Amino acid sequence: MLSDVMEDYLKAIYQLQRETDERIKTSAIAEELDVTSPTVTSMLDKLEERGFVDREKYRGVTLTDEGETVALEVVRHHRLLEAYLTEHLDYDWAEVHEEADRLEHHISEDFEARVADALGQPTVDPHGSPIPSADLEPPERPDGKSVTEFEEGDVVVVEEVADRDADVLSYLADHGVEPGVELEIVEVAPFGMITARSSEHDESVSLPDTVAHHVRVARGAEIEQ
Amino acid sequence: MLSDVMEDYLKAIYQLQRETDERIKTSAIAEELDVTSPTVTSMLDKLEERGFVDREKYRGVTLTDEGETVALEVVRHHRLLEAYLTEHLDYDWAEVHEEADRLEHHISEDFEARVADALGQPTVDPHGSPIPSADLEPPERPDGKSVTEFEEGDVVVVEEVADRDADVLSYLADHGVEPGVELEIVEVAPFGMITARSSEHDESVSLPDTVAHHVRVARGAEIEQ
DNA sequence: TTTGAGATTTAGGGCCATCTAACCCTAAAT
DNA sequence: ATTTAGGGTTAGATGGCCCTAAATCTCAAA
Repeated sequence: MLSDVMEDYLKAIYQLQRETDERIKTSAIAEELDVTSPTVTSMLDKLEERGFVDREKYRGVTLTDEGETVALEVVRHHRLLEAYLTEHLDYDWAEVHEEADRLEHHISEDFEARVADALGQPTVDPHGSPIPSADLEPPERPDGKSVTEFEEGDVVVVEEVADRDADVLSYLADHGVEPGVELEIVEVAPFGMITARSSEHDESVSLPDTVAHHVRVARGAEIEQ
Repeated sequence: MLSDVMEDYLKAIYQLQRETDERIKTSAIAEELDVTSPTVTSMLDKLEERGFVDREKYRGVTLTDEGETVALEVVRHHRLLEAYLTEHLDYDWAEVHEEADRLEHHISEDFEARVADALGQPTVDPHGSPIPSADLEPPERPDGKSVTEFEEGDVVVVEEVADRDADVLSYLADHGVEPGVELEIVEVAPFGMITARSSEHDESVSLPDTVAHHVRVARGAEIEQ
């Protein structure tokens, strides 16, 4: 009824929408999915015709409610799988993303339900990202902010580390940047790189802005303004 | 590198080859995969070109060694998944086939290995079918025979119930026809239907020949000739 | 030995998701 | 108000997998 690829586009648009508040541009989707922009344009035609996106030519798209529901379903599958793989199949935090990406389109509702049961209906995946509920109601925005919005001296608690790519996640995991960990921001370099110290590991990590952008944190307890 | 669909064709050819000893005909593959024969012909062209099948035009195909290796990999995935789903996700014997069919093409080698570990390197799936080993060496033919080759009065032990379709499997499970169960053949009707009594359930089952053909059994202990 | 029923292949077309090349629109800078 | 750089869309092609219709082959029966 709805191809894997279409699901991928809807999921990509959903995730880009979580970050910007603006209409999502063709080029952003193209980059996210690693295809060319004409390919995106023609897919947007189809998605619009099917009622999954609202479109203004030359000005990008937003998801309709139906589009968002589909995206939430895919995201739910993805995050449940990530949680299941780490909890029951001994996968490492950093490795689960690709496996989940391949499986998310191919599991039944029954499988989804059984996995959720086995995990006790979790609400957060191993990267700290919220798992959409089974009714697929749009969750509200998490109130964490990107670590890039803080300054030298701030103490923050990691809430979520977006699951983009295994190498980056491995690096972060190796240096103790995981959901729940407290970080003190040591330096913000002029070109955007952030250096932080983890309270647990007595070591500091440097995060180029592209990486830092995907680390969401809440203000920590120690330095309350 | 090799599409899901190609894998499906190789798996289908493999499974048909287990049953016949002869070259596999276009029409048999078409029926197995529910596509038309011209579709099969053109896929066979591609598979031949890629070296996965030996072909004689108008006379069917056989798998090459490489083709068989691919098929064994897919079958291994399928049967490991079936075993995992029944053991760890509470699936019923009869339900696992379709789920495994969708997932078998989308799991990594890593996933395969972890599932095999979690199950303790099983050699048989829940339907009694052998799971190809990780090295993908062709297993020898099982020596069980189809229940259709026995006669009234024979006592047999079920070894394998092919996992074709959920409804049939449910019926069999409901009537106690499962791997390991002993059956006494009560009647062989002239049109091929077999009626048997399970020692455990004190009940008899009737199996039309199309169903019976997929129940493999070994001669039982009680009436030794 | 011929023939014809039934199976197989060839021919030609469609849909999907992708690409490159060429054209067009938008918005910011002058 | 004009220009222009950059991104978006259109046009046209490709490869994968499927189809129907037509041509061709095989094999067993007459």
